[in-house]
Amino acid sequence: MTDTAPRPTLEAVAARAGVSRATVSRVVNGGDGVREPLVERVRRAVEELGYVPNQAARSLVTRRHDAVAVVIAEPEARVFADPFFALQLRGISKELTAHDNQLVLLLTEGRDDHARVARYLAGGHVDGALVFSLHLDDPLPGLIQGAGVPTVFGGRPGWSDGRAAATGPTVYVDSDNRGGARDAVRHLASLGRTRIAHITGPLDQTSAADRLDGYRDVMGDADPGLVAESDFTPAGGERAMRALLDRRPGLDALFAANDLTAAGALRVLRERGLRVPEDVAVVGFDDMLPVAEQTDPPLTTVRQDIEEMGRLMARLLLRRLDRPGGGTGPRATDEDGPGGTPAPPDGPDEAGAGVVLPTTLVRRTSA
Amino acid sequence: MTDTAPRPTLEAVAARAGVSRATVSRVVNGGDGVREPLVERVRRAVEELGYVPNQAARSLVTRRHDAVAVVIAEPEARVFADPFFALQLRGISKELTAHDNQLVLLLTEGRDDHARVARYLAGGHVDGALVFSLHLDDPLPGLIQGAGVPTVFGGRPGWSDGRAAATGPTVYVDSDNRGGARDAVRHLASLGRTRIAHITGPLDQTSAADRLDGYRDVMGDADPGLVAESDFTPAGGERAMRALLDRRPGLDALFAANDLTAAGALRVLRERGLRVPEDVAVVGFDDMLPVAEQTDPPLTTVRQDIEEMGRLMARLLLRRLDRPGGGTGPRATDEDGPGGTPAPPDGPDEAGAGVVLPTTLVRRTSA
DNA sequence: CTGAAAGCGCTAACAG
DNA sequence: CTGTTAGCGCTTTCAG
Repeated sequence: MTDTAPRPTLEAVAARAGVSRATVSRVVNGGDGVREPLVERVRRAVEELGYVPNQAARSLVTRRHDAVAVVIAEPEARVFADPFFALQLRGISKELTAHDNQLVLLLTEGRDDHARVARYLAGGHVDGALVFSLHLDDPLPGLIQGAGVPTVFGGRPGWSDGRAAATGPTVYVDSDNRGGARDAVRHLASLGRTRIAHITGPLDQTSAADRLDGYRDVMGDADPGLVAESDFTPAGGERAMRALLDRRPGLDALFAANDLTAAGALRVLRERGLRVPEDVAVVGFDDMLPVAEQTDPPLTTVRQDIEEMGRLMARLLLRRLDRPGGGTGPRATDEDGPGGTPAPPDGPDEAGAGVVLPTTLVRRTSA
Repeated sequence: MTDTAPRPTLEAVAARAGVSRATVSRVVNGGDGVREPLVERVRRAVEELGYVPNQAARSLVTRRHDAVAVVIAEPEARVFADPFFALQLRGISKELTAHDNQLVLLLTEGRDDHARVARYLAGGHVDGALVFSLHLDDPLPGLIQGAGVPTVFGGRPGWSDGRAAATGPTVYVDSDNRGGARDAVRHLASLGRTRIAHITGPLDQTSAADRLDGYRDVMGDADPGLVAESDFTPAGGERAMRALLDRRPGLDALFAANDLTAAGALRVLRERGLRVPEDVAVVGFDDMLPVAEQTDPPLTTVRQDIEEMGRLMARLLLRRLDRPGGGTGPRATDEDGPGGTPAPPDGPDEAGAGVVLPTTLVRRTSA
């Protein structure tokens, strides 16, 4: 039961190699400007002693942590119903790993956690943050933005960029939800469908709102009765589909805000004896493989590369961290209330530095 | 664009409160043994300055990090096809948060990453690790066990406990896969079914192997033709179901190793014109809501409380960290090869300190 | 009960 | 190119 394995220090390595601590430090950090023979000696000593640098000591002086926080704020359990975040995380993790950065995961449950997260971020434990801001009314993004930590958002945040002047531009990565939705609806139209319905996601999320906008871009002011609001879940999809069918029995196509919703809708369609795609053509959004490929019939859908979004978020953040002055400025000088006008998103404003990834329509058999 | 927000230090707080750094430190760390008036003064100073302790400096001296790593090793993308890890993570996160610990997520892709993870863990960046060891032949758990970091495994690791003497007992948390499988099969039998088939998961995972064992516990040496190996995916479930049906057209029940597999099997059953549960009764495993509730018909299945498993893992680890000597001992003195005999699981051996959570049968309409 | 002093292990000027 | 010298911000004996 021997305990306290005393890890070797720089000092020990220096002694063993017969050089100074500074030299060892240089070698350990890339070895620039150290003559070859010495580098070799030090390397060997490091090897023999099994030396591993103490990150805490290093951070104390460099003020870098080589770690970034990933904040996922989702009160409902919905997050876990689809692999969305998992894929995103995977992309983030890959990119971070490639740059020797660590991923600190902050999951929040409701408001109580907000203060905790804000404190953590403000505490300078990490060099930056990647945050998923799902809801329009979520105060968390604001808090974070005020914490003075370089941040990249996942998904277009739902606020206007009024505070940009104070905290720097809001940078985010998003899919082209609006464009993808347009493609989906146009595809349906190209099939000769005219009474194209839409089941939305929760409209307090920009992704859902943007998809609805895309639908409208193509449909103009078609019958509003063809639109039903829902919540991205299969059960919600069923409900909405039923409502739609009761209201507009003659509809001949459906654009569902995501694949899960489409799956629910498909069940209702079958249950009502409607054939897909003959009677009603259906297209989804996401191309979540386990869902889209397994529905009956397989789903035509708009694919977004979720993993790539994650990777890109990380890349953007890392780039910012490398550049000096990449911070979001100093902490708020004072407690300034929510002064900015949280205007609704009305059009593609490029105020913040947003990167929008393209989507592609994947044709299967449902449309 | 002012940068470098100079965060206040202990020193600053001390000055402001008119006390010494030591006193401030005491207050910040609980305030024991400091007289009330002083505590109050210090608290106020902390508040006014917005002081947040520098974790790096603290770790440097305490050698604690209040952070634990969660290692998820899954080469395939399968991990992300179901919400399993997400739920587990959620449970872990909750428990960790409740004890002011941070969660560092380490995702690995293939062997190349193993060294990186081992190095990270050995580097003393975290106080402990929670690792998910899915495959029998995965070398990672061994590496980790050798890194000298207190560890708790998720799922029963697939090795015998030969190395226990050197590194301490292997502690893990698992569901009662075997018992749950027994319940499932017994339920089917109680329905009067006699030709009960089983579609397994990948048998190099202990969870799948244990479920098969449970099936056998009840079925004795029934017709081996009633067992088909698969891989936990819907597509695999379809394939296996077809094979089973071709081989044993008379089967009247199915126990699928997980819900996803059951969903695939259900589709094949319908496609062959077999009614569920009239012709073939089906029970799954997991009770993954988005799956089990959405199948047609809704799935009778064995529920395991995944989130609770995560919470428990974290709790176990934290408890171990609190006790002195809770480590796994010093790093391996030398490179000792994989000497232990990785014996197959043949019975509930309590060699390692394993905690096995109960499962419950959830009746819906498929059986 | 409180303050003074001594580092924790490392990097970053600055000399040589 | 290499070594010396100062700390980074905090906790922790040890006196008082």
